[in-house]
Amino acid sequence: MLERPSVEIAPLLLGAIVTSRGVSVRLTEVEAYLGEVDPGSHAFRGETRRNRVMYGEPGHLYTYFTYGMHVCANIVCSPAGVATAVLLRAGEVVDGVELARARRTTSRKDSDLARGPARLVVALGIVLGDDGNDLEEGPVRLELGEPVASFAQGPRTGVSGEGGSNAYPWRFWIPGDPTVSPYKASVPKKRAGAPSA
DNA sequence: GTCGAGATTATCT
DNA sequence: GATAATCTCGACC
Repeated sequence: MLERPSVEIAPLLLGAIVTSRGVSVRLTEVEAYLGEVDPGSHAFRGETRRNRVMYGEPGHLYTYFTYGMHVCANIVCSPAGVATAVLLRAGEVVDGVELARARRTTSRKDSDLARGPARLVVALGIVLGDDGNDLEEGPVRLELGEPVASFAQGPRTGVSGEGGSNAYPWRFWIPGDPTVSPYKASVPKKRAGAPSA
């Protein structure tokens, strides 16, 4: 099922249900990463300790720590040995809303509970230790529902390598859904100097 | 609503 | 030592 490139899997994950530790989320926004040929992917520069899971079997969870304070979750695609994955960017909490709300004290609206990769992870109670878990047996489970009628597609956001890595329109979302990240597409200057001029 | 800047630490070179 | 697939807070419209 998931043994295909993430660009093909990504739109199929829209509308799927992810359940973890008492909270269920319906995915509304995802992003595809094609390890080897994708400069924006962690796997672009080869296999490392962090992206090791991406090279493993599909249907597993790939979590990573980023920006020193946030955790993001991916679903590993493609057969073992091929490092592609789908980043879970946003979703709608369909079950365990109160629990999710308790975890996300900074959000005061339901639609913000899982809007954003790190937020989604927090709402679901996913931790770094869930890295590599089987999505059929582990604490985090994926349930593919009926495919969405339609989806939108566009450039990714927040990916490093402004010049080329965000040129790939591998971001998918459900049009009109309030839980889709409204984040600015413009890349900030960052504090760790990356002057292109 | 949009725009701008800071925070904070595992991982990588 | 530098980087990073982000979030939150503040200011402005």
